[in-house]
Amino acid sequence: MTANGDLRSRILEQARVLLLKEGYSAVSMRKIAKAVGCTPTSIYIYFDNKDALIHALIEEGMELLAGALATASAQDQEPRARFQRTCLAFLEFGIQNPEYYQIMFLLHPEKMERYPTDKYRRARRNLELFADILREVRVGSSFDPMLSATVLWSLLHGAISLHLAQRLDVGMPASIFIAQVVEHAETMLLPQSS
Amino acid sequence: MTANGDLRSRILEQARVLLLKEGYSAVSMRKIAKAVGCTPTSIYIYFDNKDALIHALIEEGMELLAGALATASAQDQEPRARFQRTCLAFLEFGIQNPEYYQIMFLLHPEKMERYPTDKYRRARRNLELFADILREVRVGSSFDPMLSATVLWSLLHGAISLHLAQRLDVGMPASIFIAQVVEHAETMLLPQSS
DNA sequence: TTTTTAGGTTAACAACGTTAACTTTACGGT
DNA sequence: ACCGTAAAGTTAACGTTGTTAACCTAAAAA
Repeated sequence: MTANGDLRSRILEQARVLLLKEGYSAVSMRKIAKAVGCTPTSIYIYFDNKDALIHALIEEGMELLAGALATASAQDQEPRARFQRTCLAFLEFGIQNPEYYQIMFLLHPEKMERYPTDKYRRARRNLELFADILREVRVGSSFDPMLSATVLWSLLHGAISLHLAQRLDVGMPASIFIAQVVEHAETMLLPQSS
Repeated sequence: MTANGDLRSRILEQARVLLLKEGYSAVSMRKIAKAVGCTPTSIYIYFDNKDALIHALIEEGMELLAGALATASAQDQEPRARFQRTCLAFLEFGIQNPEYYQIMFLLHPEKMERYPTDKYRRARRNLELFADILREVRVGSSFDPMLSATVLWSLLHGAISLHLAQRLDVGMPASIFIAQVVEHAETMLLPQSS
């Protein structure tokens, strides 16, 4: 009855609020419905099931990440600095948006319906951004940029995962760790200099 | 009534069977009880809760992983070959034991009670193994072996995660990918040569 | 004015982790 | 031999969860 926007967007909004305030495990159809002021059944008018709703939130997160990476990679002209900044942007996105990162990359296909192929393209574009940056830095080299970008993605994703799962040594400050990750990424993928 | 072993070990056994045959989401107290032939309540005689039961399975997995890493790192005397083989062993453990890997490293502390500190030591010992291998290879270098080992762990863990979550390009064969991961790990951490 | 349809609700189903209360079995002390 | 106690297991229930069938209601179309 609260005519504030159509129900669909209000559902999405409260789902996001719930996710960010109380974490993914608190995002239940019933809690969303209660927050919105409708019944759980109503949600199924606008979303096929819970996975479809989460996929909508994942898209929000992908948008956020794409924005962060775009501004980071546009800031510098110098390729090496651009590489560093873009890696850092990815790491910081994960660390500062743990709930988004969780549903985007940490939820398993066993529990989660496969991310739809058409939306999969956006995730792939982030990978291509990294590949482009690598191409700039290693002109003329005979190497597979997409393959190297995937390895880089593995490193960044692994670092974020371990940090978010609190599996890292408690004695190791996060700032030092992520700095070290970027440094190793450089020696792994960039031509040696100075 | 089936006097085959005490109930506790039979519970653990069926939990493992269920995990490996149908995946983590199929591991429920009720299904375990049905497979064992007792009531769900009986499980609580031997395990505080579901998390405690899963932690027992995690220990099994840690044992398996430690064994795989130990035999891999013992096989070669040449440091560089040892490094390669140990990295590969970790990657292959994750790929060939996805269910164990999931409960060991992919389950989140939000849903999962924190892995007890005393058992945490075993996980740390694996990290120390990698640190030792790095020390052998970079004698005299002034670098932090544990920090570098953690970065290496991030790379390997990220690669396994993305593979298990089926987030990698379908056109990229797993064997090529993991070979590339090991190669990048080398250039990242080992002194340059031939 | 009647009929269709979109939007929403009520009530229920099956599955989940967990707990209180009860029973049954076996053993130790007197 | 008897009593008491404690261990091992069960029955029944509570409060969750995602999801669905059946119903209602109001507005638009015929």
